[in-house]
Order: sequence, then C-alpha cells, then structure tokens
Amino acid sequence: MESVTIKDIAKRCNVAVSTVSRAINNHPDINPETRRKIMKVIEENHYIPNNSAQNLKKSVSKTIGVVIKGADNQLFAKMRPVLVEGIAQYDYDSDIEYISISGDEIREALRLVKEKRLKGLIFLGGNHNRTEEDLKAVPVPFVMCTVDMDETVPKDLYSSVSVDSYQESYRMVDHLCSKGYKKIVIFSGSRGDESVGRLRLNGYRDALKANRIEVDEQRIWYSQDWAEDVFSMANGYRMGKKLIESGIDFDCVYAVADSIAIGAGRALLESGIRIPEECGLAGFDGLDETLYYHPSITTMRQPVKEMAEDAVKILFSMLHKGEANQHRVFSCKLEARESTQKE
Amino acid sequence: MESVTIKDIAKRCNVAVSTVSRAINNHPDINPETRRKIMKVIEENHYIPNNSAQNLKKSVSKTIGVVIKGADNQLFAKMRPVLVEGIAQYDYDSDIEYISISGDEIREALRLVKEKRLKGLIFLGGNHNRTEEDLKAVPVPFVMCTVDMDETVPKDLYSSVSVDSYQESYRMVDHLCSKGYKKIVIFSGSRGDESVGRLRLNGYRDALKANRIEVDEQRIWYSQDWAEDVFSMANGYRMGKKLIESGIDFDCVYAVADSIAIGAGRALLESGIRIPEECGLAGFDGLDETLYYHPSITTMRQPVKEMAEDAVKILFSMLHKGEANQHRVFSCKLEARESTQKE
DNA sequence: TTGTATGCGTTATCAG
DNA sequence: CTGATAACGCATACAA
Repeated sequence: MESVTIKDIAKRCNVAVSTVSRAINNHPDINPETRRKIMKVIEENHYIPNNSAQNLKKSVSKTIGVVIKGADNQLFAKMRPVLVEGIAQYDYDSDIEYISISGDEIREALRLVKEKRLKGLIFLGGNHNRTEEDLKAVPVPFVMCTVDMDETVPKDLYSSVSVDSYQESYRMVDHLCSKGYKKIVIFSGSRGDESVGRLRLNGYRDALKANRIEVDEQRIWYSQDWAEDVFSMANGYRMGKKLIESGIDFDCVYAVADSIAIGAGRALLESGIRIPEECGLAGFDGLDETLYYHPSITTMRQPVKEMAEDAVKILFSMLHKGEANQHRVFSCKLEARESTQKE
Repeated sequence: MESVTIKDIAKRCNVAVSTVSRAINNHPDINPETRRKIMKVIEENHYIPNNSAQNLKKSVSKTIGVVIKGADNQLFAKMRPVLVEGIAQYDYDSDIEYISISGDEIREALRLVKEKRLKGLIFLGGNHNRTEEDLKAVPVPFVMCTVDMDETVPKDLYSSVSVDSYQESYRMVDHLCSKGYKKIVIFSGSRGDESVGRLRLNGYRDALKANRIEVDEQRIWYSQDWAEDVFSMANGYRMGKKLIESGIDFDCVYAVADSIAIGAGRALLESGIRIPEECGLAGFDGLDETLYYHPSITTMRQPVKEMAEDAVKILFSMLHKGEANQHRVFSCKLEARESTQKE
C-alpha cells in the first residue's frame, strides 16, 4: 500500500532526490549515465511522480487548459484533437478537463489555473449569461468557443469564436422557403431557452417574414423542459409524434439541432410521411449522422475545425503578442441534402 | 495573479489556518459562529482550496475512481451517471477521469490511486491483453466494464461485468439465419483485432455452421487499419460501397458495431437496395441511433444500466465485505427491428 | 555534475 | 473549541 516516492528511488540509486528530479524532468545538467541508471530503477519500481506534488511545487508551466462542457458533445469531440494539436504547435501542453453540463466552467477554470499554473484557457461550451465579475475573475487569457454570450456582456472581457445562430438559422429557413416550403414547423428548444434555441427561433421568424410567410404560432413547437434531454433524438421523436397527432398542417420540419431532426424524421417516416416529397426536414449543427441518414438530412454545418484552429490562434496572439480580446464569427456551411430536395 | 490561499483567509479572519481548514472540511469541533464568519470571507475573496495540496496532504478519502477510455463512447456515456449515482448511494464520491483511446488506463489508475487515495476503481473500456503484472500492480479493488479480457489472464486478478461477445454475436447471426438470410456479409473490425471484433466474427462463423451455411471468406470483410476510425459510420459507408462494387452476392449485412451498420445502411439505400426486402441489416451494441434510423436497425443491446449498477455492487462487496473478485456476464437484448423484417 | 535545504498549500496531530 | 507545527512529495536555488 505504501507507494514508492522520489525518495525511494533516490535511495535505491544512491543519489539525492534532486538528481532523480533532474532525471525525470529531462534536465540538461545531468550525467547521461546517471540518468539512464535512474530511469532504469524508476521503470523497475513502477514509480510514477505524484502529480499533485509536482503541481504544488512548480512555479511555471507551459500548458493551456481546455474546459469541455459535456463529454458527449459531438461537436466538441471533433474540436478537441484540433485544439490539442494546435496548442502543441506552439510548444505548449494541453490539459483537458471535462465538466458536466450543469457544472460551473469558470469556477473550474479558476481552480485549474491556480493548481496547474495554466497560461491560458479555451472553453468549449458554457453558460451564456456569465456576469462581468465572473469573466474578470479569470486571470489568464481565454477564448470561448460556441457560446452565444449575452449582448449585455462587454466584448472586451473575453475572446470568442462562434457562429451567428440567428443569422445562420435565418439562412436555413430562407433556403427552405426557396425550396417551396410554406408551412414550416420549427422544433425549438425549451421555452425558457435564451441561448441558441432562442436565437435560432428568432432567425426562423424573421426569415419567414422576409419571405412574406406569416408566422403561425401553432407551428412553433417548444421542447418540454426536460433539461439534458432537450437536444436528443428522443425529444425530436416525441415532438414529431405529437405534431402529427395535432392535425396541424405542415410541409416541412426544421429542428434547431440535428439530433432533434433525426428523431423527428423517424416519427414522420414511421407515419408514412415521405421525406422530402410530403414533408421537408432540416437540422442544425452538421453532425455526421445527418449524412448517413436516409434520406440524408439538410443541415447547417458548423465549421468546427476552423473554429478550433482559430481559437488557438487568438489565444496565442494574446499570450505572445499581448493583443486584446478578439471575436471571430464563422459562417456555417449550408448542406442541402436529400431531405429538402422536393422535386 | 497572486492567488489567495488558506493563509490569506486565516489572516483576514484573525484565526489560525487550522481553523480555516476545519471550516472548509465541515469539521465537527468548530464553533458554528466562527465557521460562518470564515465561510463568508471565503465567499468574498473567491477562495478555492488548492486541490493538489489537499490531495497531497489527505491521508484518507472516500472516493472511487472511474476511468473512462474514450470520451465519446456512447455506451460509456450512458453508464457514467448510473455509476456516479450508485457510488453516491454508498456515500462515496466519484472521481471521473477520461483517457484517450490510446492511453494506458492502468498506469493512469495507478497515478490516481496514489494521488487521490482512491478506495476502488471502475474501468470503462480498456486493453484486453493486460499482463498479470499490470493487474497485480493495482493496489485497490477494481471492476472492469465491457472489456473482453484474454482467457489467459487469471480470473482471480480482477472483477468484471461484461457481455459474451462471441455468444451474443452467435445469437444475432442465428437470428438472421432464422429470418431466412443465407448470404450474410459481416463487416468486422480490423484484421489484427483480437478483441470484440474477433470474438463477434467467431460467433458469426459458428452460427453459420450451426445453420449449415458454408462460411464464405469472401463475405467476411475486415476494416482497414485506420485505428480510431474503425468503429465509425464513415468506415461502414466505405465498406458498404466497396461491397456493392465487388459484385459479391449477399442478402444481409451484419456489422459488429451499430455505427458501422448505420454507414453501411446508407451505402445500401443509396444504391437503391431496399432494406429489409432486398438486404437485411444488423448491428451490435444498442445505440439509440439504430432506433431512429429508417428503417430501424436490428441490434444487440448491451444492458449498460444493469452492468453499471452491478459494477458498483461488486466493487463495494469487495470493499466492505472483503469478498473475492467476481465476474458477471450479462445477456444482451436482441432488438429485432425493421431492418430484418423480411416479409 | 551532484547534493542540501527550503517551501509550495493543505491537513492532522498535538497542546492549550 | 482553537492555535502552532510537522508532514505530504516534489522542484529549485544555491552550495559544493
């Protein structure tokens, strides 16, 4: 049970702990021969340095924290390796931390910065209504990815890469209109959603108006407030079923997330409604699943790779060149697929 | 930049650090009044205890480590909350750690146990060919989930909950045969796969034999060795395309993972092949996607919830009652869906 | 090139 | 109930 420490290794090697430390950390001023010898003993004894002790002692580090909110978010999963690689190109390490969807990413970040002497942070996802105080508390440069921060938060307090949820949603609905759909139902987030769900809904409303289609509140469907379950296929399926039962007239379903769209698609197809002939279907985000669905589902692809790359670039421009906070808004790619090819 | 420590709090409160420590850790022997006062100052100064220092100093803990290999594994994502809740019922904390698919889970576990004084471990996924030495090095009870450990590894060195990949795969293929499919193609893992891919393939071979169907090596398709990409929809799609191009005669595709099946399904449908009329389709694992696909895809559902619950139960039976290592094999649920409803 | 000594921030063991 | 103080395991400045 007693675990082996640096002292044990030192003793076994007849050297001082500092020498062992040097061996571990690839210090230049150490005899290669002694180093070899020490590393051998380390191997044999399965010695692993205590990270906590290292963190506690280290005064500097070259590492960037990556705080990912939601371990199974597929968009974030695609960004992660891009971030790690990008950060490595600046000769920095990455420290990846997953936190739950209900966790406090700023608080977690604060802890990490203290403990691991992080030089910077990249947030994947997060609360859109952070206070000024929250943001100011973070003592290192940071970039928020894919968070629609409230307009009220001063832009000079944080950097960000994002997509314009309102605008891209507008584009999508405009596209649907151009395809001839006139009775478009939207599967939105929950009523209380003030973030992407709300913004995408607003885009829907305005795009319809611009196409001189009256916004029918009956065609606006909110998710029930089942928290984590909102952006799920199951929720899309439930809404789809209810929509069909309701008897409301529609010729297209637009879901504010691909996962919802997939569930909705199933509900439609199951009821014998043909897509796209009798009803169009569209999602948002650009998940791989939409491509392999049958019919393939029209979606707005978020340029996750580019966003991740830019997040790193922005972070290091602040870190190395002392530049100010920056905001970069990316355009999505409208992937028009089978689910909206009416004719 | 200078972060606030326990000393600062002590100073601000005119008490000793030990008193602050008591306040933080809810020690019984502290005046509620002083405690209240201290907590207030802690709030005001946004003090967060340094976890590294705590870990370093703490001699005991009531926490179980959960090492998850592959952050975006959907099966694991479903098990996680079940594990956390189960562990909490024993009044223990959970420490969740994600490691990459190529990481060394045992090594990581060793580090964690040392640093955080973990009382036990639950592994989600991992290398199937660990050595005895590896397993023996883990100084606390642990349970492996969903790992088909090699037969050569002594069973008394670890606990496990798992499914019988060979047997369940056999059942699936048997089911396909009973549905009248006679020319079943299998989309397997890579050639070198000695784990689930191999076991499921063996089940396929034997089930065919049992049904007096000759195993045609032409119908056994291996994934190209693209490492992480093997169990992906993209891979399934590629294989599906190639299968069709090959001109080989087949009436059913059985993929050793649902993700592969979904990609394959797309390839088939895209080529105008109707499922299930002209070709059956089946996967393995029980991902939600299979249910919302159109047609819904027949799959072997792994009882992830039950497995997670049992993992916790086994762990604490060892921990509290000193019981020996145990192995529990769960049955999958054959979900016969539209993709194999021939008539 | 190597050894010695100090302290990182915290908890635990003592006294008081 | 509270305060002083010794560790925890390690990295580093400084001395040798």
